[in-house]
Amino acid sequence: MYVTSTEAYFDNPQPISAPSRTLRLPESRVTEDAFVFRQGDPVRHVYQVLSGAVRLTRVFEDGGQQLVAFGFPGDLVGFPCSGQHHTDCQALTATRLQPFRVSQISADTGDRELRCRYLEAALREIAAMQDHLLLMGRRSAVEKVAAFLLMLDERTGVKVGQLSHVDLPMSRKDIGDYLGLTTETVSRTLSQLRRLGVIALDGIYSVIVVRPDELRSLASHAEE
Amino acid sequence: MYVTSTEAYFDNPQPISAPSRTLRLPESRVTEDAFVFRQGDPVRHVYQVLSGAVRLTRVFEDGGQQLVAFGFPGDLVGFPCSGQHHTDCQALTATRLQPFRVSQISADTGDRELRCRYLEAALREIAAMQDHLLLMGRRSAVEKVAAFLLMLDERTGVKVGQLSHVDLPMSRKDIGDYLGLTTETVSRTLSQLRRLGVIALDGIYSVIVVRPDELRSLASHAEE
DNA sequence: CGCTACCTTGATTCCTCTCAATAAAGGTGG
DNA sequence: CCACCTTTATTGAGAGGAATCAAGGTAGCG
Repeated sequence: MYVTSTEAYFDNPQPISAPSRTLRLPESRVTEDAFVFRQGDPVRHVYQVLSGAVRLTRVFEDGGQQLVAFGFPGDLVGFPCSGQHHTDCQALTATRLQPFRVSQISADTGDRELRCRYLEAALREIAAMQDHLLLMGRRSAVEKVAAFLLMLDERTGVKVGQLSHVDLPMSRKDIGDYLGLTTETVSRTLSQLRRLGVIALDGIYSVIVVRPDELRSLASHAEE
Repeated sequence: MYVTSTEAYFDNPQPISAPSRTLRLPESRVTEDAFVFRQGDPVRHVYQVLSGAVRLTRVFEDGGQQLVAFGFPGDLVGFPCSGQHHTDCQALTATRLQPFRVSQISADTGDRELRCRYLEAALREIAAMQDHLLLMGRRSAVEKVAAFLLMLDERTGVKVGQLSHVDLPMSRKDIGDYLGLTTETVSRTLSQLRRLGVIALDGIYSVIVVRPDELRSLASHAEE
């Protein structure tokens, strides 16, 4: 089952125009925990996430890792630098990806519109990483987790009646690595938010946002 | 006095080829503390830093700010997203900048080579921001500051005999905002490194790296 | 020369990490 | 389908590190 071309044309934020004459590669399907690419691999393709989710991590010598970004449907992942991938990309769940050849994008012979969208996607990525930096700056655990939940809600939240359901396809450790916190602190903070009645947990991997305004104010670093 | 074309053609990391037929805009000169652009401004130009240094900050409601990046000679700053600047850009010292019209870069009619270099610069920026994220992740103040000094040394350090001199064109607060620390902690950490004999301070705004290996090991989050 | 802005240093508090134990979830094989 | 095992999440107690609050010190500037 293939996706429509609109879906697979990386600029998820705004609605986009018709597809082009570009040769479409067959979509990739990866299972949970499978690597899409590894840090240091030569970049042959970039991928647009069609469904599922991936995590992009930078690993360093001492065994630690920084989770640089999550890739959700619509996101383009695998931006090259000097021809190499500089992160690992691992599937959080079963994930479908639309590959694009970088040779086709970069080359002047390539599709002009594709190239343009690629640039826009890269610029969006820069802005997104700046947002991520804001999260990591001098902010408390509550602010970080609250802001993280809000981001997830915006990206993948599903309204059920008044309430918004947010799926957490990643582990507590992943969340911690993304926010610069430990697993324990993430867990504690979620419990705290639950006790405050701001969210409810429906199983381990599903959050219900009970009071979005409250959550927003907790994320905002200002008052309480 | 105009710079050579090699200097003004944003890809500072690797040596680059000949200039193109692109119309060169006159360079901009800004004085200390002057804004090059502000968050929310429509993007007409991107700028390559020729000399001096700038700071890119994202400000938020509550008055706080996150220093997203520093711009040193060779760096391209002002990447647009949805046609807007999403940071402030302020000169740390008197700074010269080479402006490029985005209309000329983005448009298909624009210079092909320029467009290509622009994309590469954006991809490098993504990688650089990932490095910045690593700094902000769960690391101690010493690790952050040591890594910061090493980065500055690589970018702008000047060898004087065996030793490397590093200029700090920014305030302690700027360093703190960049690393997710307070001014006090930055100051204390620099003093600590000085006491350890790893660095020496030559005035407030100049650091001498006395033991680079030691500094590297302090930055590395691993042993001792 | 005094003012202002910035940096340094000190004392204390608070938050997050660390270490450790328990609990829940997921997976496997009988 | 259940018992067992492994992995992951939660919760607690305690220690450590950075933030905060507060006071001097230094440098630059009018």
